[in-house]
Amino acid sequence: MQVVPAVSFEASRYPSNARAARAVGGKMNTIALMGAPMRFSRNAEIYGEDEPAEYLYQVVSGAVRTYKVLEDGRRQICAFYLPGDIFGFEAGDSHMASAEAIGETHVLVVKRIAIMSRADHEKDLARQLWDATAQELRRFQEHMLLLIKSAEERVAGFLVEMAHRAAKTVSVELPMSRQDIADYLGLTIETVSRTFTQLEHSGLIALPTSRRVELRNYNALRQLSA
Amino acid sequence: MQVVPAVSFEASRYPSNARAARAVGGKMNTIALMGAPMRFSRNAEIYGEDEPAEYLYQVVSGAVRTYKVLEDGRRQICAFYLPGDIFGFEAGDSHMASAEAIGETHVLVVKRIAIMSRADHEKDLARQLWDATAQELRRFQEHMLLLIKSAEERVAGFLVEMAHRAAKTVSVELPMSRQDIADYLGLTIETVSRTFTQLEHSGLIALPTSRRVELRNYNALRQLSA
DNA sequence: CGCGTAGTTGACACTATTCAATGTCTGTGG
DNA sequence: CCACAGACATTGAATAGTGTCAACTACGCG
Repeated sequence: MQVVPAVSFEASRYPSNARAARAVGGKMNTIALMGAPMRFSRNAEIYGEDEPAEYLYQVVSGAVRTYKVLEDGRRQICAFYLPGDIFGFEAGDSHMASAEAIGETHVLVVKRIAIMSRADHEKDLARQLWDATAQELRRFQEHMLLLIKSAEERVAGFLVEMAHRAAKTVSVELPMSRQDIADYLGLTIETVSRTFTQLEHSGLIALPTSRRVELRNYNALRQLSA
Repeated sequence: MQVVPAVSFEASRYPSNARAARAVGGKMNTIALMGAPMRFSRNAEIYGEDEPAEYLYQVVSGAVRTYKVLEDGRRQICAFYLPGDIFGFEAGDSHMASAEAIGETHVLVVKRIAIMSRADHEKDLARQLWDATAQELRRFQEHMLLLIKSAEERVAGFLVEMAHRAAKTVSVELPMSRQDIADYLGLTIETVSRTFTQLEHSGLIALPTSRRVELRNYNALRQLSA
């Protein structure tokens, strides 16, 4: 990311940011309140791997993917971030992965150093940062568990995860492409596609469009993802 | 873990612990200095998944595995911890995985709550905890990248990782069984075994015993793990 | 010496990948 | 409104890589 937002973390005083914070899944939290709004268009890079982690982000709308590219060109998507999620917050001081907006995406941005120094004397904030890190670790671990399963289990697990995070159990709108899903699950795009249709034929899901998934049997999906 | 060590974190005053800390790879660090020594025998449980994370551990000698068991019985090893490594330090307040001693293992134990509260006013210590967490996140991410590769790449990557962590480039003594390696890499024991002999036949490694691996061509191994 | 555990090897089955073709959606310009 | 291009997604057939099951070997320990 090259452009630095003009609004500093003191922007918490402005009502516009408070509104934006409240817009994020209805959850109020300190990090959001301090953020400056920023916009990224489809496939725009938010930050690159190994860049110093200057900012911390919270998704307001849209979606973000973080990824690593291996020497042979394969891409592994490390995580998807949906509205309300905080990302770019590394325990170290440089980014472990690159981040891109999946579609048109609005985020709140805040200087990491400001948060960190404030956390030194604000116990709540420090707690929030640890929670975010714990969440990140749990997700990584869940993701690791996904990668050792069969294609069907991975896709089912992915759908359950997405439904859970969107707090839905009937239908989900996937913001990401099949290629993104494939790179997240460590499968090929063909296998992902085949597995979707397989799940559809067995009546567990319906696919009105390729991005919209109706969960016809949430419990069976959960069980399938083992 | 059922048994609580008699020695509390104030044990830092006792020279015996300071000696133990220094014994850990020659590195001095605050966490180690505060630890009470404790011993676990082969396959002994150190803590279980979802147990409250009361203690924090540092390996002095031996090795530890953390793992999760899926409903169908498959076991995924999340991490191996070698002498000097800190484990059991969860960002949340319960353990994300179970931990077992792989062989006869000596650790230093300290109450997590003591460390955490001390970290509130000791900046160095807080920094150390963040560093440990960052390390953990990096390892998880590396592990994730391993899991999307071919069997040969995974095993090569595993050997390079072990060599690196033991600070060796010629030969490594693996403390864990083939089954442990298989569960770490998301492969079967047979595939791991076959891959070892394959690497031996292609001259990249030698296997004087099944646990001792001589790296005959470290750079080729690195390259192979892509 | 014999037993049990850990590790290796072989034959075969099965799952996911590869390569190629076809189908679908969306936005643009006629 | 329709036709078209380009990106995205689905489907099929052949292949490669792991898993599975079973037999066999090597090692450590009573």
